[in-house]
Amino acid sequence: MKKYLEILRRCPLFYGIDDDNLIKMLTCLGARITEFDKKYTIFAEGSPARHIGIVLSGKAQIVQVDFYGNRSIVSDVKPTELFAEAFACAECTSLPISVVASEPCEIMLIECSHILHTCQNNCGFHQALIFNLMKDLATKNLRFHERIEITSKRSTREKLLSYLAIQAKATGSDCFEIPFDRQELADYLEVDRSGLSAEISKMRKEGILDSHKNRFTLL
Amino acid sequence: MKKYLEILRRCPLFYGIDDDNLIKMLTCLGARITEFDKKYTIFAEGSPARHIGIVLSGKAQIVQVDFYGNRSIVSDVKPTELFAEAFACAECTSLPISVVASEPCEIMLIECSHILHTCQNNCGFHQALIFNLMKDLATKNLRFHERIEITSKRSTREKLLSYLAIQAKATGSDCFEIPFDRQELADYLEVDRSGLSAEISKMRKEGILDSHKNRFTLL
DNA sequence: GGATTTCTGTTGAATTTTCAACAAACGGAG
DNA sequence: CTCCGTTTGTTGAAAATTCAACAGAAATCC
Repeated sequence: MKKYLEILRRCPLFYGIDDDNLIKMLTCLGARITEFDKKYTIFAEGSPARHIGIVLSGKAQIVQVDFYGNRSIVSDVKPTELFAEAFACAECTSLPISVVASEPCEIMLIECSHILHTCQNNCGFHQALIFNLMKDLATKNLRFHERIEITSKRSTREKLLSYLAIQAKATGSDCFEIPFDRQELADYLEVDRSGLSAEISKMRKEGILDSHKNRFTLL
Repeated sequence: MKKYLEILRRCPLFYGIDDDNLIKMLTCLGARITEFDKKYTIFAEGSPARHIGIVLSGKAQIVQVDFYGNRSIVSDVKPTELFAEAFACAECTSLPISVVASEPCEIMLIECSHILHTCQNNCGFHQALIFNLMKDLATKNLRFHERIEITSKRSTREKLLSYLAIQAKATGSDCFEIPFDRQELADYLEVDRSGLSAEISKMRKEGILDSHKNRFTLL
């Protein structure tokens, strides 16, 4: 576990907890670590929602696939970040989404009931963890509002501009990389990929932005 | 306050708290009640996000209005339900949404810091409230996933059908009322109102559904 | 290094949505 | 009951998105 301390320290679930306690706690919680290759499914839609995931390395995506096979990407998850915590905390019977490794990654899994319900050891960490979970869930709600702001736009161009503006603001620079390739960006913005490509070209010609691969510059 | 006990008991923030403690707690938290006429703004976008709201009677809507004045309805809030809790808990500096009374309503406002930070009286309720807030935020996250499932659909018809299917499931019946008029439903589904009306007529003719005003029946 | 697979950009046709304008239906106020 | 403002349904034209198909670029795998 020590190998991952650097990451876990920055995980929102463990804010304010010092290293010694963190290690003890992980044992008490029965945390375990699993590796996944690129494109592998970490959690499948419909499976039970008992575990909270933490990305230790690599990247993952929260994905919804509808009846006809249309994919929509709900969010991407980076190291230190949690996933599936909302479903576990709300005691969902089954997951309405899938979690997929978009890069090879190492994932820590913790059974949520171990966090929410005090253990026999009567260790005092649960209150802190619940507070941290609450903060994390509140922050995730903000992300959803951002996404709604983006996807509520009616045109491909407006969606893209909203998304890029938010990325620029988050980065603190007009030049930044996005965590999606073209198809993924289209599935996040809920638009057609070829239409998105066309729109990007058009905007480049109009001098609104520049892009090479995943790197965008707002002009 | 006693007048509202019936409602407050069923408020997710106060689950598991008995009436006597609830009354004491409300005083300690400095809860206050305000009335709003239909169409009045309860919280304005950009204003500080210090308070959690609870609907005691009437109805409210969470609304985003973009630069061009296009409205999008994020959710509706009914009696016993909370609003703006995510922004307050995440300690947002300013609200990215507005909350508007869609009917005349009575609203209880609680300063969130009073919940999150233990008071001088050292009353033991904060842990319970934080746990309840955590549950509530997790449940709200589920709602967002539902909304994404709806709005990620590309056509008006599919969006409407997804929405109606979810309502039918929630009601437990194929005949139910929705909390929106046509314009509001369009602003929730992120589609054009006239196109939505046309689609509903078409689906009625095709025998897929029936509708009078806000009451829909799936066939 | 070469072959193969994946990703990206381009295009035109088909489909849908949006927009604007109007008329009918509805509901509330006086 | 009538008037008036609001909501809903209808329509056709304009605009945008989606879809399918393809070619070039880039990345991956032996």
